[in-house]
Amino acid sequence: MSDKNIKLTEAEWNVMECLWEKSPRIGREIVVWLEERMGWKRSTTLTLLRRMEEKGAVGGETSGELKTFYPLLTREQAAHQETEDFLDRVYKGSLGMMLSAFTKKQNLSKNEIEELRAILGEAEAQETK
Amino acid sequence: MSDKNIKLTEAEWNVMECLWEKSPRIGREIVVWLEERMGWKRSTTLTLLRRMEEKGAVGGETSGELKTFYPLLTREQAAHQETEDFLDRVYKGSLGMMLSAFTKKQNLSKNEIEELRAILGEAEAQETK
DNA sequence: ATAATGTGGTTACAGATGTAACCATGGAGG
DNA sequence: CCTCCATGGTTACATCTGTAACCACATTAT
Repeated sequence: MSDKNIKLTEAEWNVMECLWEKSPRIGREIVVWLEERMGWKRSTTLTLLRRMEEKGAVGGETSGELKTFYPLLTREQAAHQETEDFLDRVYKGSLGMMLSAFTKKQNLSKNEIEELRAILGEAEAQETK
Repeated sequence: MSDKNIKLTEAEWNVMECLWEKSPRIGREIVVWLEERMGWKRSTTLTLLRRMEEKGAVGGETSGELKTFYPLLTREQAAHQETEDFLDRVYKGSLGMMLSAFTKKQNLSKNEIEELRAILGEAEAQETK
């Protein structure tokens, strides 16, 4: 509910990714999921889950035998937090500086540029002020 | 010269920031600089410098008495690396997704949007293909 | 000559992170 | 009943990070 400044580590992002894809999920499901794409051992995943539960990033519900886990922050919340930190650290908080640097490195295709324009258009439409 | 995947930590970014602002710089200068804005103790800075030298992020030149330090990567290189990691982790590598999410959270001012448009314009002009 | 300084280096240590082995418990099969 | 397996939990440990005390050496002021 509240988006406390929960900071996810690299590894934790993967766990969240799994839970965002679908949740709640039972432990085993998560273990398998992460074993397949990350090659993690069972206990690795379980440990991560525990830590994240402590952190308040995921919640756990033990109904009967099994335990299900679910995310306590949305992808949007996590991304938002991460984006702020990133922009501050690398581009002094400036989105423009970021975009500028980015386009200078990888030149975007015409389509990509159009896509970005479209997004800006929407943003403009939604202007509050 | 080469942009090996050198990953800077939060703290290290500050050291680089100092060296990017001006370099080469003698140890003391860096110490003072970081003491002022970060409140770091002398040894903290010196340790960071040593680690970064090992990492290959900064170089050191001992001419006579004093030793000067200078960055071995440009701000652009570092930012580029960081940006890639960030986009991959948080937005599956999609700049569009990033921009979209961003604008949905903080609505940009008209000026900011214009600025971004301008940047896109430049990018377009510079199209290679 | 000797103590105080300034300069850079080395060691230390707590907390975070990635990764995993090992532990405990309740059922499923024999 | 007794063993084995699935399920989740706990402990462990090497690295990495942030932060700093402490060390050694040359130069300067007394």
